[in-house]
Amino acid sequence: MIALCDVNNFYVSCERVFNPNLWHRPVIVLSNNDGCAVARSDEVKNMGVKMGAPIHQISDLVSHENIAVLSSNYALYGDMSNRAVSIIEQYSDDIEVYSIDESFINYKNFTHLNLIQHNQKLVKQMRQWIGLPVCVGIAPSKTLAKVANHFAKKLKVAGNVLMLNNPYQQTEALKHLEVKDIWGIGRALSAKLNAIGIFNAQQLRDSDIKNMRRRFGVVMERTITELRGQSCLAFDADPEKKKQIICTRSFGEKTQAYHLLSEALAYHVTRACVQLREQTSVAGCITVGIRTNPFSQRDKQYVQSVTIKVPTPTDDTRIFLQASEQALKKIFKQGFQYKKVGITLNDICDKDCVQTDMFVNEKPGDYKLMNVLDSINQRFGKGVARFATEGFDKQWVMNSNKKTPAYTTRWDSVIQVN
DNA sequence: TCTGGGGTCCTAGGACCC
DNA sequence: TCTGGGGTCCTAGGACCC
Repeated sequence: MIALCDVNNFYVSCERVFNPNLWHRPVIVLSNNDGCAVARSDEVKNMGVKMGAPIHQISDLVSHENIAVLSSNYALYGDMSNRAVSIIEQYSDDIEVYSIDESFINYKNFTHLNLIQHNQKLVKQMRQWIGLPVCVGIAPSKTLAKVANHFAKKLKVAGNVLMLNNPYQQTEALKHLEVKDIWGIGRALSAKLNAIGIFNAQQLRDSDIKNMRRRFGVVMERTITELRGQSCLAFDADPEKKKQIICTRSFGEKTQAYHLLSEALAYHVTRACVQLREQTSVAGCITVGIRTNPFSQRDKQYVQSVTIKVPTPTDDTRIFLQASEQALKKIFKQGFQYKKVGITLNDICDKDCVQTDMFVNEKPGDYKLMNVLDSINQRFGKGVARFATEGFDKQWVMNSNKKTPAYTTRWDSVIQVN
């Protein structure tokens, strides 16, 4: 059996741990730049606020219902996530951390255990130790575990644990699950499925699998197989290194100034290269993209990106800074109100299997210097030693006006009890 | 006025090889 | 009239996830 352990309304729940005033109040956590609602408490969901709703479109509701609105605080969520994982690890040594708030737990050889009780204990411990409410769904495949988790939450089952281990229960659950709520079936596919008369998960499970594969491809075939209780998605306890690294941010305010784009760009390149070195990889090319605000009716629109290959794959920030500056010069045009700049590192491979250039006698980068830079910043704090091209006043920085303190990761933000 | 930021996988089609 | 059969690699775009 496979379990899926998922924190309810994760960002909101993290905020509630540290602020009892939010316990009985509807809460929204915003996306970066304070734009959209990306986490909602149950109360807010019940008011009909959709995932990703632009906050300015619901400002009346916010004040009328006294909804608490917070900026996202990733330092806090990341740390709480690590704590949650370390608790889950006590319950099986085979877990796959699937996202910031979800982990799959492999109970392959746990036949001697009562899995429901085992996971109820997990739920309790999670609440007691770190204050997070979680639900667990258990089933023979990942996709069914997702279904079980869905109903554990929706039906508010006792102990927050639901197991779907016999065909009758599975059929009952699938019958009541819309096709769009199946893991792996998004907007486009559910529209197509509806068009051919498939509306719920039971209908999908019982459809002609060969025919479905022909029409929709192998992903659909796998989903159906999983719905039938045959596990065919790999359990990945040790995730691969990233194949691309993306760093992008919207600006707090739009700008026409080249030097602000350039500074923000340098900042993103620096962050990406740190990530690259953390996983001991090198990258072969960088894509730089800029854009105006696509939602603006009045501004002239401009979107452009360009990719630059470096001579030899590297993890040296300086090489990518040069390349990105070169790229920005190519695509920058005067007279537009820019809203966003970002980069992607691609052609990533392991550092010790770099294919060097036969004709360019050039070292792929000064690893020592970068290592020193990283260790200084690790010891004394992010950005203590940095490239001057990042600028000094960060005028482009995103809005984050309602952020709570980093309660668990900064000494001066630890809550005091007087 | 105000609308996020990451990621992965699959497929079709083009270009090429023998 | 009639023009093979087998491959690989790459890329862009689409679909999905959180």
